Amino acid sequence: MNINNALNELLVVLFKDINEIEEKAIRTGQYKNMTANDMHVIEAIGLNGAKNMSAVAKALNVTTGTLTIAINSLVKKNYVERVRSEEDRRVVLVSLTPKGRKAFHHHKKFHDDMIDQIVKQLDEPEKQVLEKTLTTLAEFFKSKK
Amino acid sequence: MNINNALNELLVVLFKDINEIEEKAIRTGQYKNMTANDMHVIEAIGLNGAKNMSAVAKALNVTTGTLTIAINSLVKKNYVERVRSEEDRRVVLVSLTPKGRKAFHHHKKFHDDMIDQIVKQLDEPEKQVLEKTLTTLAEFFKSKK
DNA sequence: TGGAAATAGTTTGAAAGTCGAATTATTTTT
DNA sequence: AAAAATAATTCGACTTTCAAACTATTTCCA
Repeated sequence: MNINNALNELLVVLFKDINEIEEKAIRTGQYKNMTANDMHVIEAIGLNGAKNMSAVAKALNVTTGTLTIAINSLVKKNYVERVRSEEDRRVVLVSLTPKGRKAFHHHKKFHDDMIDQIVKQLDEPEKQVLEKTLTTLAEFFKSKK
Repeated sequence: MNINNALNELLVVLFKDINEIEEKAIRTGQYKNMTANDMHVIEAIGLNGAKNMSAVAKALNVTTGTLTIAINSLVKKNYVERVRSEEDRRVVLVSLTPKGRKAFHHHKKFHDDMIDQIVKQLDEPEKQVLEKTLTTLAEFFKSKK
C-alpha cells in the first residue's frame, strides 16, 4: 500500500465522518426539527440584517425557486422572518428570528469546538502540514470549478 | 490570524465545494447520465466481485428499499449486474459490469489527481507527518460516531 | 409619458432520493 | 411441520431540486 492510497482513503473517511457528525450535532435538544439544509440556509442568511432572496440563493448555489420552498419551511418553523421591501416591492427580505439567531450560534459553537478538538490532537509541525494540505486541497477544488 | 481560524475557513470552503465539484467531475463524456448518487453506489460495490444488497446498503448508510431503487436505475443504465444467489435464493448479488468498472476507474482518477496535487507540495518528512495526522484524525472521528 | 423590457420572487410539474411499513420468497429454528 | 427470522422488493408519503411559466413591480427609452 503506497502513501498516496493511504492518504486517499484517509481523506475519504474524514470527509464522510465529519459530515455525518456535523449533521447529527445539529439535531439536538430544541433543534430536533432542523435539517442540515435548514442550517445551511440559516448560515447563508447570517446575523448581519436582512438579505434578499436572490443574494441568499446565489450564496447557496440554488435557484430562487428552490430557496422559496426552503424559506417557507423555515418561516413555518419560526427560524426566519420574511418581509417585503418597501423601497422595491418586488424584493423579499429574509432575516433570522431570535430563534434563528440562537440556532446560528448553536451551530457555530459546534463548529468551533470541533476545530478546537482537531487542533488539540496535533503538535506544531502537524498543524503546519495540515494547513498546507488543506490549502492545496482548496486550490485544487477551486481550479476544477 | 491563528491557525484555528485558518483551519476553520479551509474546512468550510472545502465542505461547501467538494460535493458539487466531485459531481461535475463525474459527469463528463460517456458518463453524462450518471449522478453523484450513482457514483457512490458504484464505489460501494467496488471491483472485488459481487456483494449482496444488505452489505451495500449498510456501507452506504441507506435502507435496502432505497438501494433497490438506486440499483434498478444502475441496471437500466448498464453499470451494474444483478444476480440472485444460488446458495441462498433470498439473496441478491450486485456487481459492476465492464461499463461500471470503467466508471469506477474514471472516478478514481479524479481522486488520484487530487492526491497527487497534495503530495506534490510535500517533501518526504511532511508526507509522513500528514499520514500520521490524518490517521490520528480518522481515529478521533471514529470514536465520536 | 406610456408601453416594452427587465427584474424579483412564487408557483407548478417533473424527477430523484429517501424512509418506514407491508409484502413476498426463502431459509432457519424449534 | 409450523413458526420465526431473514433478504429483498414494493408501496405510499415526503423532501429537495430544477426549469419554465407566471405575477407583480420597476426601469428604460422612443
